[in-house]
Amino acid sequence: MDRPFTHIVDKLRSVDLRPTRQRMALAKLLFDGPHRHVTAEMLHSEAQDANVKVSLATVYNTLHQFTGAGLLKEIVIDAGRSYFDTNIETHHHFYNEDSKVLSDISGDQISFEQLPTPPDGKQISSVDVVVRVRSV
Amino acid sequence: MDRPFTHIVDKLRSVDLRPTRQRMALAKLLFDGPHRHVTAEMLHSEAQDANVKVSLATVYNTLHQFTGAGLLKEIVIDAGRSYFDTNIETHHHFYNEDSKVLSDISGDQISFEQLPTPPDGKQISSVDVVVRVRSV
DNA sequence: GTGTTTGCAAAGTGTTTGCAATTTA
DNA sequence: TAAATTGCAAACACTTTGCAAACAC
Repeated sequence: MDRPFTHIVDKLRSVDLRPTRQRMALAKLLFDGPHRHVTAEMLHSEAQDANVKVSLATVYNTLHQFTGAGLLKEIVIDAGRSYFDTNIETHHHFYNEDSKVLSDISGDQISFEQLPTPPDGKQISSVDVVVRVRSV
Repeated sequence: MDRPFTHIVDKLRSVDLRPTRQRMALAKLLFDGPHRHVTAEMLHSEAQDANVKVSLATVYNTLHQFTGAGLLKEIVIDAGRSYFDTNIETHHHFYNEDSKVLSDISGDQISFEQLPTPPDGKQISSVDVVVRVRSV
């Protein structure tokens, strides 16, 4: 057998979150494997499927804690539903308006010829690009 | 005295919406004057202030009808709240994360050096850019 | 008159909160 | 055992819906 999930424990400790059973399980679902886009509902039902007992409220709390800690990035695509992205590198998104599926556009696939100067006393915190696509 | 609001009547008729009292009043609030960003609640309380009797449900219906007709563009900035923009030209947005205020970036202030090819069988329906800013 | 639109109130969706019980360090 | 975390259920904010009454043409 493997040792326990040392890398996940470390990840949580590095952002000062206690490695509780729930956070460990959610972190494993989120970070063990390829990057993904999840909603709270999606992650909650995945946890259920994996026989992890965790409440929806805790999933919400955890997603926000992870986001605050910089482990996730929240992306706004759809009014009325929050997505969280495990890919925190600079990148953008395709949003399929027909299927509601979100996919990544790597950061270097979009480049700006120019960007506007932010209003006085402000700095740019992020530049979010959503390319909405639909069937031809 | 002016003639009645012929231009608004025409605008509504041109998109096959009957110029009812409520739609006329909301259209006047939205389109008589500079471009603006509104939520349903904002528009509803403006209507109240202007002594226009209109229900919130009708404001929602109307905003969606106007959007469907191409008179408004819905912009997604904030999960859990829908904004509608009277400016339907290609343009982008600054979103002030501190004050929650939205402002326009004209279309030509952002240009893409390249844009990704959409997945097979798909076409780009829009490219939405949100530049989030916060105090330095 | 006939089909459209409106307003209300109720229901729906996704999210947050208060707080007692549990768990972690 | 002290502080952090969890789960539940209730509350919340925003939006949509069903349907009878009112309105536009």
